[in-house]
Amino acid sequence: MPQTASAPSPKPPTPRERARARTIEDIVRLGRDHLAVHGAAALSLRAVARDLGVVSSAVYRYVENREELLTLLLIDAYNELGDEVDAAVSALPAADFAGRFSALGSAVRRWALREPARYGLLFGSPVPGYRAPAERTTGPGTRVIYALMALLDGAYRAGRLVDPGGGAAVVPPLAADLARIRDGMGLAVSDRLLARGALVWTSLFGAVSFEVFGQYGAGTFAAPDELFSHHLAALADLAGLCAADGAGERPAY
Amino acid sequence: MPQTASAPSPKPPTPRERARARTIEDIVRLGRDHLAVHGAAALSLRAVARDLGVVSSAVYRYVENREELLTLLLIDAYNELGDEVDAAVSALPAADFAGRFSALGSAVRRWALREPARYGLLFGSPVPGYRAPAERTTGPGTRVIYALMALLDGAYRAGRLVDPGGGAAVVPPLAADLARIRDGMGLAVSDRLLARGALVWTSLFGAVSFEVFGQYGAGTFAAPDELFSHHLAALADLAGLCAADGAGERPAY
DNA sequence: TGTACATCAGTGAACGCGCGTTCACTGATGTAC
DNA sequence: TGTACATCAGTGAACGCGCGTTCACTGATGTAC
Repeated sequence: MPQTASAPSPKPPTPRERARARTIEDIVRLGRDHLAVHGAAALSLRAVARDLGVVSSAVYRYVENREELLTLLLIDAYNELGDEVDAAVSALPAADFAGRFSALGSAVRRWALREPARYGLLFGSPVPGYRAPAERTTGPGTRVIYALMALLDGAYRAGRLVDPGGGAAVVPPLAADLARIRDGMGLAVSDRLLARGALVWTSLFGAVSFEVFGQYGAGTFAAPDELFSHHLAALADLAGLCAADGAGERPAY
Repeated sequence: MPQTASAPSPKPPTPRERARARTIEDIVRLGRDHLAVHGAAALSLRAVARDLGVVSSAVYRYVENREELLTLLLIDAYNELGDEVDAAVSALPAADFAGRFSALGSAVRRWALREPARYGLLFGSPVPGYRAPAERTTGPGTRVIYALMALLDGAYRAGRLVDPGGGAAVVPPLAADLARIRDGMGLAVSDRLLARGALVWTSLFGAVSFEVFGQYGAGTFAAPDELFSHHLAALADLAGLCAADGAGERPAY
């Protein structure tokens, strides 16, 4: 979890500071476990305190309240997902756009299947009564879509993202939204391809959510890996990514 | 909510039976409201009893326990969604496949935006500690996918669903799953088109979930209707539906 | 190096709250003869 | 039509539980002179 510190203290941390940091890490880790078993809505400071071997009021030394712990867990999960996606993508040559796309999708799915409760916290129904503080969570929360867009934009600039045709024209109000996004992210892709990218993004998470949340009936798909692989290939097509061109095999998850 | 009763009692219901049925309806309705405000994890029999104006133990006359109420709410929500989708689809001529597809997607989205908490119960993170009884929920729970598949299969039989090419071949383990599904649902569509249909299904719910659960950053899309409309057109393409052919305009949501 | 003080981690009791579920009960509504 | 009985709806008290959060406190760890 490389957390780019804002570095306000040039001095090395004192033993006390290090102990404190470790305890906060422990709290987040225990909260993670608790989340996995009982779900976000049932996340309880008292339970975390119990697991930490400490009286319930003690955790208030480290965490302002329950909301704060939820926020920490949210950021932690977003960053772990972001790190794994980044690692998977950059393990392939920059020019292998199709391979990188597949790696991105597979990394999301792999993390989601390994961490279903944390995935649910990020992409499932909102936790009742909790609103994530945008100023702290949007950064980590946008890492995957940034990675995807960077990938597609790179392919576009390399002439390897072609409008597949079909679909509908982009109407003006939508074009305005897309222009704002393109400027904000410094992209070059066309409106139509940008819209396709957004659809591919939501579709990827739709496929993952159905699998993780058990929306496919039990036993409907005995070969979920192959299903997802097939979906990824179709989504690459939908995005406009040109098919494999010798730059590397797509790793089937 | 036309609930095809299993009709074991030929006699008309006694006043007592009618009062009882009305009370159960009230309980489900109040549970629905409670769900909307506090989320599924916080659904409470005591709260429902309070709203019903009755002492907490009284609801146990009507509902075995909390799980049972959740199941009732699940079935109720699935059926309302299914009814609205069926109504929207059958409002258009059977031969207007593209129009019906668009109507189906728009109906799902409309219901989800109107009933975010119930949508979350059906398609969000699973409620911790609760497992839906398959024998009671799979029927209502599969109405949308059945409607979608019936639509696509109808288009296929009419020669109006064409494989768009691209993507990948269907590998044997996946083909086995698809064959089972095709037989189970009495379909005719090819493997590739069936797989596309499944992707379109998950993608539709992915797009709706992102919007309902607020995954798009606040203010990212000022024109969500147009975005969804655009996505629907792209998904129709992905499914292999031939473009509009005079059979009717697509109703933009 | 030693002492006085400040900081901090953790304790334990308490506040008020809501929950699911059980149980013996009171009355009212229906049914059988 | 009238009476005796069974069924059912709803009551009220209780069980044991967990929760978030506050507060005055004890000791240990650090810091300043």
